[in-house]
Amino acid sequence: MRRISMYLCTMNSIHLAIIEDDKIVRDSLLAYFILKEDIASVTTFHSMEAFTEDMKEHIAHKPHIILLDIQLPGMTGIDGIPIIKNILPDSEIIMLTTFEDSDKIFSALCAGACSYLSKQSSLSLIYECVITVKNGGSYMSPSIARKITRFFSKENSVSSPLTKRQTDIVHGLVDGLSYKMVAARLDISIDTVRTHIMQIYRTLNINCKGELIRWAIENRV
Amino acid sequence: MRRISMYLCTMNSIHLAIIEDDKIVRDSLLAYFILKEDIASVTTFHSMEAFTEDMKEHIAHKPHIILLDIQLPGMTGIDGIPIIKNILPDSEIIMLTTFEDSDKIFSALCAGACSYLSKQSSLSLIYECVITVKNGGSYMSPSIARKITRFFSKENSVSSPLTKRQTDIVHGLVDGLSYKMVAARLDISIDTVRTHIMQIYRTLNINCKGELIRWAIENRV
DNA sequence: TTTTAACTCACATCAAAATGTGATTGCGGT
DNA sequence: ACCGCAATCACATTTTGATGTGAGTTAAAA
Repeated sequence: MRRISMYLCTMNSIHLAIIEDDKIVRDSLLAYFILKEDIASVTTFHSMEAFTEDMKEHIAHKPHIILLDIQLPGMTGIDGIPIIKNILPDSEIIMLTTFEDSDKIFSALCAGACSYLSKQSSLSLIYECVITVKNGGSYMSPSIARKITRFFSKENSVSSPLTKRQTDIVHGLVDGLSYKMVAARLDISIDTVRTHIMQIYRTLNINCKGELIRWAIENRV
Repeated sequence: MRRISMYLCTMNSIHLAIIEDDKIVRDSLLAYFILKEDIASVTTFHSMEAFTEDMKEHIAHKPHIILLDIQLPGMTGIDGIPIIKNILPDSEIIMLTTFEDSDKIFSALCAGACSYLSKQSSLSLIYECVITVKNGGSYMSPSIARKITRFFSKENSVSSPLTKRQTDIVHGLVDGLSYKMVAARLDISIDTVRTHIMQIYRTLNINCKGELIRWAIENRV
């Protein structure tokens, strides 16, 4: 662990922590950030373990923002997020990593990271991101942001294999209705509802209402 | 509708469309973008209707990127997204609006917008966004991006009101198991499963398995 | 120590869902 | 004209789910 502080804390002084195993990257980030006026201190760690140990000792010294790598010796950065959030609930976590798999991105965001930067990013862009986060915002590298918007987009959701009427019935079930209520809503016989549902089960290869509701929600039908 | 073209198309020449009802904003965007070298043409519209009408006539002239306002006379920008995507499946849509409600953001992204900019953004930032999108990326204003990451974060999901065992049972049901199968998985009596489920229903104020599964999925329990 | 909450199990009853078999109607395409 | 598919309805059976009532155990909290 290495801590360098500029003791001329201004209004917006930021205490920064960097958890990164690559010494070259770590040192270049340190050298860059320590010269910035609104960065009050920079503390670097080579692993999650080193970070948590230091936090136990110097709990008073709370970083505002943490730059976190994913690939680390020992615990991964993603597994480290809940631990950081636990000991520092008010700190913001910026992922800084070479990984751009959707899996890792969503895992990190779900765990509580607020930004996700490619390691390709320039130092000045990383700095911009830190400032953005300090101001309550969030920044994603363009390619990362694209994966996130694609997640929301319906384009990647395959077209439903169900017919119009089958979809009507599924909507009823998702709304918590019984067969009888679905029949009433669609103004058809309960036996018709049964027939449709049997056909739906065959089409989707499932065998109970629960799985159907799950399928419908997860596929946004 | 007003179309201005620079007929010195370079490799990365971008055809831009702007759908924006405020004439001042529209014209300032037009004036700004038309001077940019890599913007081959800029076409402006005051409404979705004007846009679709023009597309019917000049279907050959396909914009690559569309800057889209939400508040428009007639059809809203959000309702317009699927229409644009329908006639121009390969165009990218950048929302440019004053609205920062989570609802509108997620509606737009779900409908297929790839970026979402605050109207507060500077012209140069909007330009940066256009270039980013042209390069296959995506950009969000910091405050927008923050709302999106907050959506993923578990922090805003309230702590489960269910006990450990109740959660085990819910997981079983979400996995599509029957009471009997849940009992087998947890190695308890089916009557115990029943008792737990009744208690869960009381706690969550629901009254059937379907609603429980939906609750579990939507609350990521 | 008493009490509370979580977890466990049993018995009983009625409603709902799953599964099967069979049939009619109407529309769009060969 | 014929075929297939979507949609409709009926009847029957078995399994599963929903609801109630009652009660024992354990571990932690008051």
